[in-house]
Amino acid sequence: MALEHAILVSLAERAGTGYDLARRFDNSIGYFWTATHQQVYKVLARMQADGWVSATRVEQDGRPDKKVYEVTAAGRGELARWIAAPAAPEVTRSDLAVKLRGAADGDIDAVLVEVRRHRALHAERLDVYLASEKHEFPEPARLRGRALHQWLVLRGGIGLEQTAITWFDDVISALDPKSRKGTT
Amino acid sequence: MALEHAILVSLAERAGTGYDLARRFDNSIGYFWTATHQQVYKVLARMQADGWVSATRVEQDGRPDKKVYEVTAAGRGELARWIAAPAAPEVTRSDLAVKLRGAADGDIDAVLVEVRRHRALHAERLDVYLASEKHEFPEPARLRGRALHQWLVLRGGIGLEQTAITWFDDVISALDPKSRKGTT
DNA sequence: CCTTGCAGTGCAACTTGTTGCATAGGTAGG
DNA sequence: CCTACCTATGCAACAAGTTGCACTGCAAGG
Repeated sequence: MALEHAILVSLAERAGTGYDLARRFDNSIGYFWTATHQQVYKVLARMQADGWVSATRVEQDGRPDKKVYEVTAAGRGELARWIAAPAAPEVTRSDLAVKLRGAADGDIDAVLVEVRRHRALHAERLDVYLASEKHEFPEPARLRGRALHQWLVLRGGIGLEQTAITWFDDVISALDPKSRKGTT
Repeated sequence: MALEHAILVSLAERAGTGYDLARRFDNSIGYFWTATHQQVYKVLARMQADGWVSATRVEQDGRPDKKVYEVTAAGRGELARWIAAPAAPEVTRSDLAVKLRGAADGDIDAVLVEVRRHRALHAERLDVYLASEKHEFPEPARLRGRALHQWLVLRGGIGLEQTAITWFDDVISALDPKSRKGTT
């Protein structure tokens, strides 16, 4: 499992509250790992019990109290252990692929609508990634350390989105009779 | 959820037992959806209760009895409904990306070992896909119907593996001092 | 003034998926 | 002969993730 470790990585980059973490899982680190706030709070409690993180209660005026978490020495040890431990490659689960294959003797138009919708969603996400790259890493050649690692991960996400979009376009031009007319 | 629907797709292509399905999830359909046999049996039981599939008990000599499942009309209806229903894009969860980002101020060599290992695994899988393409779809231009859909899905898998391998190589050449010497 | 949204933490119930175990006869190899 | 693997089905316990709900108080917009 890795939500624990994703949290360790995020907290190691910067200490924060459960709320902060939940928001980070909607952005940066959320590009390649997702979690809801409920999940984050649950896991944080377990991690604190295991001694991987420690919490400091901070009072605020006009806002509810918050608990700022930071990684302990034990947490850093666990993170290093986990990084070095061999992990099984992640399993691919694409419902769109299942749909595509299942539509072979069904409603092809319906599946094309879905494919187009996903194409748009992925194009949007690609734009976000590219904008983020331009903004945060304007000079990739000079990157070192943490920024280099973050940029490499972002590059991976960009590659994945581009591949997905290319595939969607292939599927559309192979299945849409309108597209086929042009090519045949 | 989609294991149910992946099973419907697989059974619609050909009727089979829980055991058969479990093996298919190690191959063909397993390239983009995975399931263990326990999971398959559990879900099949529920699907039968819901009337999506029907089972016929078949006695065999020298082998245990088996239950051959096939998709009912209700199952086909459900499949069509699900294919047309909009679904959220799948969430990307890459522990390797988490590890890479987490290794920024840790043991970079350890993470490189992991990256190389995954590169080898993905290269292996790509070979399997390419061999499967050569064997099952020697003339892609002529494909139609079910075979065309299967080929499109396989092309998607090939694209993903190639992208992954390219990314691994980028990461290695960015982080491995040996590779860097050559480029700098 | 009233509603909506943000900041902040959390519980409870449920669904999915994983891991380990059980059973049972046949077949192939050392 | 014994071990190991294949066919075939399934239960039980657990881990992980999702969905829905609850409570507080401030700020901003209509």
